[in-house]
Amino acid sequence: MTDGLTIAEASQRLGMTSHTLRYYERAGLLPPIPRTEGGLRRYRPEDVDFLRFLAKLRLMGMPIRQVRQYCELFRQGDETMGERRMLLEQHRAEVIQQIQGLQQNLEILNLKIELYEQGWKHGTSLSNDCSEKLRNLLEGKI
Amino acid sequence: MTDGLTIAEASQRLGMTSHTLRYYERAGLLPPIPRTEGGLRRYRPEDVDFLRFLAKLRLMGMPIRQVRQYCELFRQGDETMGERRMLLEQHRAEVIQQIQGLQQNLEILNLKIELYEQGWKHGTSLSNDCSEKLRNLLEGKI
DNA sequence: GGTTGACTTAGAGCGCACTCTAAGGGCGTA
DNA sequence: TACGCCCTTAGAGTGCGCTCTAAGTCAACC
Repeated sequence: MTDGLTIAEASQRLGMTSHTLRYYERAGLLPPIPRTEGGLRRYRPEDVDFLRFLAKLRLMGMPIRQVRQYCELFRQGDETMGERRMLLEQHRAEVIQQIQGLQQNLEILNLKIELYEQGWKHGTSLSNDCSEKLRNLLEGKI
Repeated sequence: MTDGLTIAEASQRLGMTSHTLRYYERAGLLPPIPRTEGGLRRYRPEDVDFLRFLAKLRLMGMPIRQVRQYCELFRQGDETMGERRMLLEQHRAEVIQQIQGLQQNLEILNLKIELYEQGWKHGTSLSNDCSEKLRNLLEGKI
């Protein structure tokens, strides 16, 4: 049978366990995967494509329930393309925010490390340039 | 008693619940917070500073167990400054990687959204510029 | 002194995303 | 035919990081 990959082959290509592949299907994150007469899954190229994109969504922090929503829209056909686009645009905005947050906090981490490089101690050389910047950033919000 | 903030005041300033503040202390993410005679926590400015930095570490995805390790080193005094610095540098490298990963996946998301804007359907216009780029990126790794 | 409300503790519960187990089926090779 | 391996399912278990509950204490105001 050359009409698709076994679950073991697919999981290897995708870098997930077969446990996870079954879990995703059961949880509705995938369209149902076709089976052999014996009931074994056979992953077609388009299933693998879908899973590859799904994996990226997960890596970008999209929660399972939103991936499921995306999959349900996908299965409803072409009329839902606008909705799917909106869902992705919304998530894109979140990813951009996440990156910005990380970059701001990275700046704080850089300053803290610089202070450690200067052999700085809490309460010492209060008028230090770094420690003042750090204090301002930390007090900035939350 | 003006020698520190109550847990309610501290939690408000820090944007965490008092449940979380107690949990962090119990889990060893904080040096022990001084108490009144009656046993109530009073957060000093340096405790709040520590918590502010801790919050940033958490936002940067540092797991609880590493924050605990940082806190333990902090409590051991100045001889551990080198180790603390190493711990932070290690985490900085992870954050930089995380940002890079997000930026790469964001590129994929951008292409996918662009395809939706073009009213693209799976299997249509295969020689489309975007869909080819997307395919290459998705097949790139994992 | 009584009431109110915030505080204390230990420990249970929750949501997420897997991850694994148990029990059984099917198939290919010796 | 027997062995071994990969597959199937439902469902239990895990690890993380909170989040909440129960039962009781403390402090301030009326």
